[in-house]
Amino acid sequence: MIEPSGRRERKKAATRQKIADTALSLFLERGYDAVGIREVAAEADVAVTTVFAHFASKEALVFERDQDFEERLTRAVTGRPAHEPLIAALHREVRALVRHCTAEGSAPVRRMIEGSPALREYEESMGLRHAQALAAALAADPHLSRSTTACRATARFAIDAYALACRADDPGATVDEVFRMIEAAWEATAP
Amino acid sequence: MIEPSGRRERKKAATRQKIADTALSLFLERGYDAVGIREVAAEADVAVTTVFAHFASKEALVFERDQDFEERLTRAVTGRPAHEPLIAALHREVRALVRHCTAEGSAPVRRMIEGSPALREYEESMGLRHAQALAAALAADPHLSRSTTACRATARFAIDAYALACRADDPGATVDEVFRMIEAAWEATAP
DNA sequence: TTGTGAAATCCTAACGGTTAGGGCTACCTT
DNA sequence: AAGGTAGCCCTAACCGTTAGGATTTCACAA
Repeated sequence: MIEPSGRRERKKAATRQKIADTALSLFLERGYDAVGIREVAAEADVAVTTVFAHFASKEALVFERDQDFEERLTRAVTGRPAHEPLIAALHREVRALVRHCTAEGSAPVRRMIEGSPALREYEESMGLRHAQALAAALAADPHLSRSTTACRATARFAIDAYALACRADDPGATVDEVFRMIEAAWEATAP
Repeated sequence: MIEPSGRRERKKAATRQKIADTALSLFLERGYDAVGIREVAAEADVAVTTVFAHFASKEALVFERDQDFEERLTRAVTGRPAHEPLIAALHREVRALVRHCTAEGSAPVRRMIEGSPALREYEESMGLRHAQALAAALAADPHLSRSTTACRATARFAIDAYALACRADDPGATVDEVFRMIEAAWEATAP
C-alpha cells in the first residue's frame, strides 16, 4: 500500500498516454477497422503485449477517459449540495457530459464510434457498468429511501438519457426532455 | 421471389437447429469459454463456415430466439386491442417475456450468460437493437402523438425493465415496479 | 428426364485480437 | 550497494472470423 514516488509512475503514465494518442490519431486518420493493434504498437514504439498491459482491449483505446466518466457521475450524486434534489443534480451532470461529448472537437471521434459496430457495442456495455456504479451510489444515499429496483432503474434511465442525447439532433433539448420523464418516474417511487 | 417448396428449406432449418442444439448442450456441459467453434462444428458434423452461414457469431448461438423476441415486443404495440393503453400492453408483454426467461428450465442458461462477459455484452447490445425496433413501432403508432425522443426513451426504459427483472430476486415484482415508473414517465410526455 | 442455375455446404488458409511463457532492465526500497 | 519487482520486450500460439473457390444438392423448366 506504499505510494511509489515518481519516475516509474510517470514513465508508465507517459507510455499509456503515448499509446492512446498514437492509437486515436491512427484511427482517425485511416479508420478504426483499418488499423491493427500490431500497427498501433509499432507506431507507438512499444510491444503488443505492452498495449494490452495498459488497455484491456482495442476498443478501450478509444474510451481512454472511461474512468473519469464514472467518477463524475457518481460524484454528482454523492457530492451534491445537501439541499439539492437528486434528479436536478443528475440532470445537471448528464447535461455537462453530453455537452462534452458533442463539443466541436469531438465530432470526428463520434463519427468513428458510430461507424464501428464494435465500438458502439463497447460503449453500450460501458454504459452498463456506469449504471451499476450509479445505482450503487443511489442505494447508498441515506437521504433517498427508495427500493433497490427504483435505484437501478433510475440509474439506467439516466444512462439512457446520455446515450440518446449524444446521438440526437438537438442534444440539449433531448437531455431536458428525457429528464422530465425521469423526474416523473422518480417521483412515482416516493415512499 | 419464389417460395422454394420444401426439402431444401427443411434441410437448412434442420442444420441450423442441429448446430444450435449441439452448441447449447456443449456450452452447458463444459462452459461457454471452454468450447470452441471448431469443436461445435465437429460435434454437429458440419464445417466451421457452415456455422457462420447460420449464425453471425459465437454468441448468437446462445440467443437463437433473438428474432422472436423483437417481433413479440413490436407486435405487443402494433397489434394491441384498439382501446388498450400503450403502457399496459407493453407491461403485459414484458412480464410474459420475463416469465419466459426466468422459467424453471432457463436457469442454467441464465447462469451461463451471467458467467460470461462476452455473452452479457452481446445480450445488452441485442437489447439495444430491440429498443430501436420498439421505438420505431411507437413512433409509427397514429394514436400516440409523442416526440421521437419520448418514443426512444420509453423504448429503452422498457428494455431496461426486462434486463433488470431477468436478474432480480423477484422478477415479477421488479417488472411491476419499473413499469409504474415508466407509466409516470410516459404520462409526463402527454402533449 | 435431364439440363441448368442457384443455394447450401465444404475445405483450406489466412487475418487480427488476445494471451501465455519467459527473460531483461530500470527503478524503488532498505 | 543489493535485492526485489514493476514495466517492458519477444515469440509463439489460441481462437473467432472471413475470403476464396470447389462441390454437392435441390428446384424448376425445357
